[in-house]
Amino acid sequence: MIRKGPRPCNYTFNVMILGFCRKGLLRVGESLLHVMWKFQCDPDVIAYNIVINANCVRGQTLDALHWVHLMTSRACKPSIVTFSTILNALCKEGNLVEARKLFDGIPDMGDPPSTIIYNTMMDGYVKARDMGQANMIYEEMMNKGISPDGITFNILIAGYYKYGREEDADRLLRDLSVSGLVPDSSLYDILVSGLCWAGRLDDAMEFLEDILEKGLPLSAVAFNSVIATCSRVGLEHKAYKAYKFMIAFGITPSSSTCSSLLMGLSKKGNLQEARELLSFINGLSKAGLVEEAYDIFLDMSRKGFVPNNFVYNSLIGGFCNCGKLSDALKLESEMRKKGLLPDIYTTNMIINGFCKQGRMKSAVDTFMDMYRSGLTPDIVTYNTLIGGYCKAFDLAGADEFLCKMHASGWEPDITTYNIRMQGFCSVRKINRAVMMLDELVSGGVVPDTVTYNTLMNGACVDILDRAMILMAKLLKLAFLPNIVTTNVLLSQFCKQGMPEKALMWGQKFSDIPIWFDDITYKLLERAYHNMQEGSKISSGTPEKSLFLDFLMYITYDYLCRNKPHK
DNA sequence: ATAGGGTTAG
Repeated sequence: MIRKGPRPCNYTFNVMILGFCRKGLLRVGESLLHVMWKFQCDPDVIAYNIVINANCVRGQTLDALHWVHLMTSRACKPSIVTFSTILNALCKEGNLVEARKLFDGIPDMGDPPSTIIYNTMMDGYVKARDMGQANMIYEEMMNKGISPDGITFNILIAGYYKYGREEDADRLLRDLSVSGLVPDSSLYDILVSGLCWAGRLDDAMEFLEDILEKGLPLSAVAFNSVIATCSRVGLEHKAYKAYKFMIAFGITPSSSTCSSLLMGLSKKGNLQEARELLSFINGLSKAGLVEEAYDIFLDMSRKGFVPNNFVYNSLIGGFCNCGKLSDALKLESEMRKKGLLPDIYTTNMIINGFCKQGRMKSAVDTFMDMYRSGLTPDIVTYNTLIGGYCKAFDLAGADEFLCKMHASGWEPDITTYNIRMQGFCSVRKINRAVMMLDELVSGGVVPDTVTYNTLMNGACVDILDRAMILMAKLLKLAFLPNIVTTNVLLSQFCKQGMPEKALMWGQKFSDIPIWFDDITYKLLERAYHNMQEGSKISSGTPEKSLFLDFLMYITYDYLCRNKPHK
């Protein structure tokens, strides 16, 4: 094999390395690279990319970086794929410092960065809410003569819209025309998508009509964004209207148009319709579809639409969420029959379905089955199971999976900590939850808005002096209020017998443009109801009431001045 | 490798 030359040798090794990495045996894959070195069969860039990708998937980005140094020292030049894999992983975990270091080092280690590399770096900054740096990357691109593509604009303009900086989005557009670049048709798609991203659905639809009236170019992308957004927020009727609009203007729907419409139906709980539509699309005729769905089906099946994992997983998730596990499982086997492989998303959703019902035995059985079907549990799998045990008040079971997670090489992430803190709060072990906050902070994990809300909710039910100490710590470490914060406090006012205060604050919040959600309205309705009943049972002391007022006040003040978190 | 599907707070 070695005598025959490097090519077949490399190929054979690469297949083996990939196989081991896919089975979660990353260390074995890595040791194969050492074997290749030993036999002077120099690994090619693909071999390195496989291990680097496997390390990134496991969240071991520093190891991935180490491999880049190893390959460089062995005269193997990293490729664009190498860099974009790690860059993307670093950005995803929010490590912009390391990402930037890598980005800056690319010209010395390999080919000069391409548009994709620039886009990835820029996207990292946008996700980290650093539009200043994102814009600098864009300018660097322009200076170096690297031409931006549709995605470049998508990332930047969508980012500006998302963070409410429309004038910057406009500035970017002006820059574009001054620079002599001809905006291509995708630009208008991006603008519509950007408005959708910013949650300005009505503006997006108005803009869409405007563009069509002016006869400017539009593709399915703009419509797909509108349809996807409508579906996501439960306006499946509007989604359908946009779809009709699209047909009327002679724009061909794509498979993602159909996926989005299906997702809308699934989310809305119209699982039966969505499922039947799916069957229709596959040529199995069934009666009882809504008229709109049938129209979509006709158009879509003419285009040869075949449902993919996304569509199936949307449906399976929908069934799991409403506790219809048997339907979810039926769909899973249907997937297999169609030649689609249930993936880690499918399985995690099913495990979560079991966990939500407290069926931990079935959840663990599904977990065990994963290995047989070649799936490696990931951090979401472990978090789901840990959460399941916490909900069942089985802290020993939670610890067991925490150990398993650790043994498989996963470090707890912020979600793991949030789940465990919620677990402790739910059994009134607030002190343990606070200890966990200290632990995560000293471990370099950054608390998020869920952390804040979880612990604040815990503090509200604790005795006052301990609650105050906890809040002081929390305000210092993670003051990140959002609409859930408001809801937590409104619900505490109700629970502690002060519905009038809930209503008073509800009134105050409606003065400012803060988005209330379904739960806010339900809570306010409950407060109103409680007040009408005039039940005088108040469990809260005047001091506690003041404490809640204080928390509500700082939340109000913060939300007045800042965009709420997620 | 640039979306869309999965875990956490009310």
